[in-house]
Amino acid sequence: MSISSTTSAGFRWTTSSQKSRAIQPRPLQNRESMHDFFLPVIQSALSAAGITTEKPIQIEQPSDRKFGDFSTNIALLSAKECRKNPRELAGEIVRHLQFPADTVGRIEVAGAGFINFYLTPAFIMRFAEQVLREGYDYGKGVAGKGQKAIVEYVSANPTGPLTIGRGRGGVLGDSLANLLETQGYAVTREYYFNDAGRQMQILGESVKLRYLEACGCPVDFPDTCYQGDYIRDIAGTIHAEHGSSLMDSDLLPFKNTAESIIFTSIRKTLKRLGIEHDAFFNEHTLYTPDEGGVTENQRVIDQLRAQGFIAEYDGATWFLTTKLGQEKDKVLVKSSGEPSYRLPDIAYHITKFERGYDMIVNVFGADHIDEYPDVLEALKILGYDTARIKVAINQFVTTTVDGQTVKMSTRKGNADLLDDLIDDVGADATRLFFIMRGKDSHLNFDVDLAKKQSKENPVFYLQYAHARICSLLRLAVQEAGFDEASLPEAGSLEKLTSPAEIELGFAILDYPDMVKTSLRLLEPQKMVEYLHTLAEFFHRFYQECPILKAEPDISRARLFLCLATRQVLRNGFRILGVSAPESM
RNA sequence: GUGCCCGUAGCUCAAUGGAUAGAGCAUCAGCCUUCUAAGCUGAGGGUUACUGGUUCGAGUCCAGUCGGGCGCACCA
Repeated sequence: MSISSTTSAGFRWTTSSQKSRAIQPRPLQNRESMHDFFLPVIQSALSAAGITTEKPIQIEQPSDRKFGDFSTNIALLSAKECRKNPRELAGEIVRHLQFPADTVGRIEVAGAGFINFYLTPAFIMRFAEQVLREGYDYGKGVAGKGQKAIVEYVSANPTGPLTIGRGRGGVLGDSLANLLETQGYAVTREYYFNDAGRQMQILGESVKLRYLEACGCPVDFPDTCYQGDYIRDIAGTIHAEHGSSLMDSDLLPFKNTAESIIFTSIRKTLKRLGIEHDAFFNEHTLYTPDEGGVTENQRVIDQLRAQGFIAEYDGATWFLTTKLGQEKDKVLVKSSGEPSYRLPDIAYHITKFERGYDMIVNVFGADHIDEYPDVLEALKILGYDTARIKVAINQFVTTTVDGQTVKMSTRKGNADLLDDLIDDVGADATRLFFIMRGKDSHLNFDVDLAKKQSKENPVFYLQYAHARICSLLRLAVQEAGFDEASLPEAGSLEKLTSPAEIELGFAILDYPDMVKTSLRLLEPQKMVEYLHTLAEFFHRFYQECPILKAEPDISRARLFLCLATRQVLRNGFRILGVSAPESM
């Protein structure tokens, strides 16, 4: 369970530990989180006090630190059960609490019966030392160790360049994948697409019409076709290469060329945001018969039929969701003989199970909200453990340009392109804007605001903290011969006791729990907020405490606190996919 | 009509059922001969859309009402 002492962290830091006056490994506790630090102690206190309760022991951080660094409401929760006054009960529990030495300094009963814990400064500062030992391993956990996870995101069919709206899911998915990796999961980032459907036919048509136009033929370009300029560009490319020789060709070469060009551009755009998928799953493989001549789609039908959930009527094949309490059955195979999108979707998810994923995360937009329950129902009927599937739905993005709210449509070609946005505000601001709001909130992307390279842009606040530390350390190295790779003497950070220092130390202590919470809620946004708090405490510390100008011992300790802060910022930035500039 | 999401400060948004509802931006007042002022300190700004309910405790959970978004195809 320990992430602090004998894990891989120890190996990673062996080199620097050896050449410096290494602090002795001084594990805090074998713990996964502060919750796990408090839990056993409180449990023992309860049993020592003869209190039995069904209620869960909750460890929370009070909104105001004057109510303690951590607190528990167990006395409030269990008072009724125990038929005792909550405060009295709390007092009994407190009398039996036994924490390890020099961890919890003060315990008090407050309010209606809260038990508040105050950590000792030394305990808090030991986390900063831990950060320095562990580096990028600080905040990692083992919940996913030995497990495989797949995160499916973006999954746009190659019908056009990525729009701003698509970016939200892309960044959300990518950050979730990063979060999963911190907890030890082996993560596959997958992109699911279909280059065979109706939309792709329309794409081929659109390109061909523009091509004919380029050849000088008058064409009537219907508004069912893709209106965007990129269609003309692609047609122009084809015309430049083939002249008018394809005028009598069918749609295929147009479709194929368009697909290839568009897919390349999509991947290029994603890469600018640091998003690179490990796997591209073509839906069409589910339509391809295996050696026995059976497709994955067919297998789904057969298996659902065996369970009594398939019927044919009106010329189509139906998934009998009415048997599950829904209002209507759902078409799986159209009367044309083609599967509807639901069928391959079910088959696709079966492959995720068959490929052995323990954790399956799907990221998609609110327009798919009605689809996934059917998929889950089907999987359940077929005996798959749908608890492994986590669905992260992000609400839509509207953009505000010149104060006007714009609704976007790829078909109409009026959508703002993700590429243009990245050109304007850079990859960091783009990523941060997408995840600085909860995924359930409708995101109002104010393009004008995002374009401003000013302090209004939240990314600068975070990055500035990092750049400031780097600048400071450059000076420390140059002028005081400070060794960035060295580690502090054990306990040397305990000299730092001012409020600003303790607050900063506490924020550092909080990081591992924040990572876990963020993943549990599938909300990278929590990390943005956390990092903002961390940066805020750092800026305050920087303002109040002279670092290079303090007396040597203190100066050195503060430099290590800076180093620890920088490391935590870096770890957090890495999850969010935001860069850590050395200077600004 | 119906399913899901949302409604919190002027604006954009936070707040695992907890204690006095918080940030940023904007507004106002201070802080740079001193480690990066893209920073810090302070002030003002709220009937958490509305009405009931659940309980020690509700912005949070439940019911209803109002308002906005997205779905509700033999499109994906």
